[in-house]
Order: sequence, then structure tokens, then C-alpha cells
Amino acid sequence: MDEISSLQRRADGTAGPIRRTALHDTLVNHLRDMIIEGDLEPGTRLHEGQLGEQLGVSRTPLREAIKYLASEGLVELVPSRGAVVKRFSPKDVHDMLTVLRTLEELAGRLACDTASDAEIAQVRALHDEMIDRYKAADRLQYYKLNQDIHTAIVRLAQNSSLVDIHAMLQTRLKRIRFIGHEGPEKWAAAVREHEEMIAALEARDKAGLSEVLGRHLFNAWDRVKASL
Amino acid sequence: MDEISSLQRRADGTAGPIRRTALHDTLVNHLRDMIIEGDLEPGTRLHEGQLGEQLGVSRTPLREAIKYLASEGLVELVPSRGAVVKRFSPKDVHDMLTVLRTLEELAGRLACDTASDAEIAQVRALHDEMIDRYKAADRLQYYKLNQDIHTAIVRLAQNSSLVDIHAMLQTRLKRIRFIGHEGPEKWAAAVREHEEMIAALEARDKAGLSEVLGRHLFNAWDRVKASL
DNA sequence: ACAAAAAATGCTGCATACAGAATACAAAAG
DNA sequence: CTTTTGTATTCTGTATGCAGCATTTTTTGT
Repeated sequence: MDEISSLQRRADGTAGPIRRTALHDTLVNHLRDMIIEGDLEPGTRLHEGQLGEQLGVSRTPLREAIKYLASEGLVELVPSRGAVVKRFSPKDVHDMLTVLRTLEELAGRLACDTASDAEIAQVRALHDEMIDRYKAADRLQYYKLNQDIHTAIVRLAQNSSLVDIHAMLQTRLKRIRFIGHEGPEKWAAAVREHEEMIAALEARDKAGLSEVLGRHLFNAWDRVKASL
Repeated sequence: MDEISSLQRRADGTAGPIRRTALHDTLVNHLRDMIIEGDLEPGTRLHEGQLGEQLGVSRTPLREAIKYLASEGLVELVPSRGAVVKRFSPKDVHDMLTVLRTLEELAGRLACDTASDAEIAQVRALHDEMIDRYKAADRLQYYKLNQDIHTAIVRLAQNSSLVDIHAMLQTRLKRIRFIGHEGPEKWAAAVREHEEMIAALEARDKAGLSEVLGRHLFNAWDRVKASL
């Protein structure tokens, strides 16, 4: 059972001086995880009283967290009727992937110019680690590293707005992708695309990196649309 | 003085019996306007007690509104110290314009495929109206219609995610652009670009529309960077 | 028996109250 | 005169209480 004790524990586990994270902030992360991982399915009403009791917090910080997530687009606010977990239609997902694709294409072009060799090496390290997880058929860790790589490449572009918006879209899509279990052959194809990505990045091939990122996300639609 | 009466008045001005907009929602819009119009300058601390009293509302809905705006990126939450109006560096603005440019280029390409003739005519109407305002040197209305046109074109793309994110970036940039008073020659150049935009849209010239939108936003940096 | 209206219940929205942290100020020591 | 420490005040963070709206259940009339 989720409890206040686990909520108030610092995320990084360090024994830092004092708790500097506000409860509503902790709740935002906690609720976001619950939504992404499917504990709160789309259409579920977020009962303030019930949910608050379950998490061991009062309604006030909970409500604040819900407002934050509403602006993030994960929940929907219905006047006088509370909040419900937002349901994304297949078209919504397709739309998000289209935008994400465009953004990553941009990130790829910028990254080739702005990234240092050391930073590229770090992405390579993530990639190698991911390949290991792939060979071990460790889907969960593969998936996590996969996202980390995309995020890392976006970071290389050194555009704060791009990082922000990419993270937001990534979050909204996480729930979908988290569910979508593609078959071995599609998984292999995705891995091949990642190999191309790293090669293009190391060669600082702007057009090449941008193209493969775009293709990767174009194909992503094929990989997830079945599970909708 | 801002008062509860003006806040609780319905946005559409109808005399409907019941108020269907929640106070925190009204506050979000009100605060956003205050930030954009410069009533709350960057770096200003949002004093809950004082601001609440000034607006005639209690702290609870005010705090909820602030959390919402924080997720929107207009204010920053500092633990135990409240919220401050976010300050954007010149690089931040440049970054946002870069992303906005990419998104509008995408919107332009999509719009040529998806827009109906009637919708295009509506944009043309907005454009003509804007030209009138330009000739009348009515900067405020010109500016407003300008934004409306960009928003309308994005809408034509019929991509909900694109609309969302574009609106968010527009909002963040509104404050900057609201201040930035370009000279007559730059203004004229912007208007010429808009003429090109409409022409390309009516010709459903994907490459052309995308190009001019990109150029327009590329030049936008020149127009605002002086005022930073 | 069915439909419509009325009452009752539960939940959201807002305000207020209280506790703890941060800052400002003042006094004392070097 | 400067610096440091103790204290007071102010503000944020959280909990709780109350009023109004939605929905469901019950009751009443046909």
C-alpha cells in the first residue's frame, strides 16, 4: 500500500539535510507514475477523498498536484466533477508521434553541431548498454534505456525549450508505449535503426541522423498502433 | 483594482444563472494575462496572501492556479519560498523561436493537405483584416490578428498535439513580443512575409508555405532580440 | 408497473486555521 | 564598525470544515 512514509522519502535516497521537496511536488511524480504504469487507467476519476486517504495525504496538496498534471495534459479537469485520467485516441497518439518526429529531426540536426565528443561518447555508452539489455531480452531496461537515448540526443541540441517539450510528449506517450509489446522482428528493426542513429551521430552526419530519427518515429506508429 | 466581481463574471459575458467556471480556472487566465501584459514582471514573487487579497480570493484556488501556470512554464516553483514569474534569457527566447519555427513549418506542410477551401478563406479574411489594421497603424489589433493567423494555420493542420504545444509556446513568447516594438521597415517586412504566406496557402504550395513560415520565424528573432 | 419528481448522499470547490520554514531585524560579541 | 547569533515576523505548506452542485435513490402519482 502506498503510504505517506514512502512518499516523503527523498527520491534519490540520500540522507540530505532536510526534506526540501514539497508534498504536492512528490505527489505530481507519484501520480504521473501511477498513470503511466496503468495503476490509474484512462477514464478513471481521481477521487480526492479516496485517493488522498489511500496515499495518506490531505486533499489540498493532492488537488494542487492534479492541477499541475492537468496542465501537463495527463488528466482532464471537469468543472464541478473533478479530474479524470485523459484518454488518448489513436489519432491523438498519431498526432503526438508526428510532432515528436519533427522535434527529434530538429534535435538531430542541432546535435551534430553542438555536441562535444565526450557527450557523444556518453550516448554511445547508453546505446551499448541498451544493446546488452536487448540481447538479454530485458524489455523493461531496454525500454528505459531507449527513452534515455532519445532524451540524451535531444539534450545534445542544447535547446531548453526543445528539451522541455520533448519531455512532455515523451511523458504523454510513455503510457502507450509502456503497454505496446511489439514482436521480435519489429523489435529487431528498431534496434537496427538505433545502430544507424549512433553511427550518424558519431559521424556528425546531420542529414543522416535527422533522417533516421524521423524514420524511427515514423515506424514507431506501426509498432504501437496495433495495441490501440 | 481587480476584484472578485470581475473575476467571477463569466468570460463570455452571458448572464447565465450559474457560474460554471471554477475560480482556479478563472485565476489561471487572469494571472496569465497579468504576466503577459507585464503587470507581473519577471522575477516578481507571487505573494499568496497579498495577491489573494488584491484579487479578492482566498489562497487555495490561487495556489492551484499557480501550480497550473508552473506546469505551463510561466512561473517557477521554489520549495518553501513560493512562486516567481519566470525570467527568460535571450537564449531561451531564441530556443523557443527555433522550436516554434520547426512546428509551424510542419503545420504549413500539413495544412496544405488537410485544409478545406472554406477554412483557407477564413484565414484570408483574418489576413485582410490584419492588413487593414496595419494600414491604420493599429499595433495592438495588428499584433492580435497576427497571432490569430498563425494559430489558425496551425489549426488547419488538424493535429491536436501540434495545436496544444504551439499555443503553449505562443503564450510563453507573447510577453516578449508584446514588448518588442519593431521599427516601420521591419514591420513592413513582416507584413510582406504574411502576404507570401497567404498566397502559398491559397495555392496549397506545401514547400512554399513551409519555407515562408520558417523564414518568417527566423526573422522574428531579429525583430525581438533588440528588446532583450 | 412505470415515470417523474423529490429527497438524500457524496463529492468538489472554496475558505479558513494551524504548523513549520525562511527571512529580516536586532542585539551582543569580537 | 563588522560579524554573528538569537529572536520575531512573515510567508509557505498542509489539514480541516462548510457550502453548493451532481448523481443516485426513493417516493409518489398516474
